[in-house]
Amino acid sequence: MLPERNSTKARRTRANIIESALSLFREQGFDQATMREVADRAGLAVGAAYYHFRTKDEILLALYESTIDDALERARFKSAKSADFADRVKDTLEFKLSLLKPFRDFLGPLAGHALIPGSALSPFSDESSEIRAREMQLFSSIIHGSSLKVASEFKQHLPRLLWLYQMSVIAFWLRDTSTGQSRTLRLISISLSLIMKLFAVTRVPVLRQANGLILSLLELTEPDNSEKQAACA
Amino acid sequence: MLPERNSTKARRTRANIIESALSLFREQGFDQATMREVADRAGLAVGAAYYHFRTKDEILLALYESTIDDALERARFKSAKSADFADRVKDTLEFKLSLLKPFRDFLGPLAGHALIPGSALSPFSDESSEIRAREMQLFSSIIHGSSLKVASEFKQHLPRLLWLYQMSVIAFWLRDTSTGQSRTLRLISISLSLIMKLFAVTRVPVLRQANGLILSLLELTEPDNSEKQAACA
DNA sequence: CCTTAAACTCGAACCTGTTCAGATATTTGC
DNA sequence: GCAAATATCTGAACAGGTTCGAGTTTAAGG
Repeated sequence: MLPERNSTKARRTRANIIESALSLFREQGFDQATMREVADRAGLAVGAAYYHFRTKDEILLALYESTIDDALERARFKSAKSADFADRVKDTLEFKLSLLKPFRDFLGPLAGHALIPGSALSPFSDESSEIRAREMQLFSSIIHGSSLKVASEFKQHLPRLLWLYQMSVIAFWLRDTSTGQSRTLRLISISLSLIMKLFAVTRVPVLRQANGLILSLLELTEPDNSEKQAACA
Repeated sequence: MLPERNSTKARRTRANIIESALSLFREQGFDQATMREVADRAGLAVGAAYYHFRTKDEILLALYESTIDDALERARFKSAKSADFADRVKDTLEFKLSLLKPFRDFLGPLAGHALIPGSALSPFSDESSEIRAREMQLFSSIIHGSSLKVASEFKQHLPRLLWLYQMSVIAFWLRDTSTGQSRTLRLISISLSLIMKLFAVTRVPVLRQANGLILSLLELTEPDNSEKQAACA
């Protein structure tokens, strides 16, 4: 891990670099902008940038984090308007997308890391666990504040599921070339209707036989229990 | 686009490069192996390698393609053993994963391109449409040779859906750290059971009301109808 | 054969992310 | 205020993917 970097100066320099990076990324895209340019615009040498950020990607991650950070609070407020689960999720997702919109053009390269197993930038990685936890927390509050009815055994998995759903929506949105990404908005509203129907179905007695399957699928995809066997040895 | 490169010599050189790359990637991993080494081992200068392949990643793609190519035929044969749809899909997926296994460690970088919108290496891109079409064709033959019963309006979407399912399985497999990726095998069998149940449900009269939703979701995610509006103008 | 254009190959040079051995600034202990 | 310790910064050097102008080989036509 990097040293503290918590002094006022370090924080200011970091902010300075992030700001320069943001404007450059906006102007030229993530790939085109070079670290030398970022450092130049911040009035620093490359080495200084690498003193505060391990990699170029990490600057992008910090950028994302600083944007999403206060956004989470606003999203929580925004979603509280209705008690209907689907409405709340819809509001939240649309709000998040509107926040991400300015970055859409250079978020693509970042998304590429999602599937690369070792990447620190993957939303599944340890490095981004903090921000992931914060996002899931938002979904938790959305669930608990709503009037959602779903088979009780699924409750504990819902935040992660919702987060996964959000990631899929974002992945679709990044590749959505329709004007204003209107297609994504339709995707959200249709898929949410379906999800609600699915939730309803899990409570129908005749169909509950499938719940066991769903549950084992959920447990199978849980990230942290891969060492359970190792611990027994 | 690159020129023809279809002469005997070009084909031989390409094969030569691919072979060198494969052995090097196996020995050192994709990232560690340098283009200079690949070229050296093939008895060429770097420039020659770049005459035949636009990028390092493209060599990996060619590698993947040459592996998957004859595999598709064998997979078709393999899946024909049973008439049960789920069994056929399961056999095919497991067979494909067994083929990909030797590449698993260095397939990550390739997967990374999947989500990057403009990437030529994305499995969604125009450039890889040929291999995608061939894979979907396999799924078509799996469907048509089986005793699958599903609401008729979904039939036309099944190959693409199955292909998407395959991609998800592979994405999971790439990040699956359980010994022998046993977890992925369980994922396949559980998710297939669920999918079969879902198929059954689409034919239950009371629940058919959801079919319209599903159908519009399927059409929304179709890749080629993004220009329909533009064509009207 | 010889000519010539196209296909192919070469390898030095380029570009850009990253590192590192030292400056320079800032803080801390006294 | 001062010296040691620590934090911050510098810019040259490195590494590896990629480009490119200049050769060399091959194929076709005469």
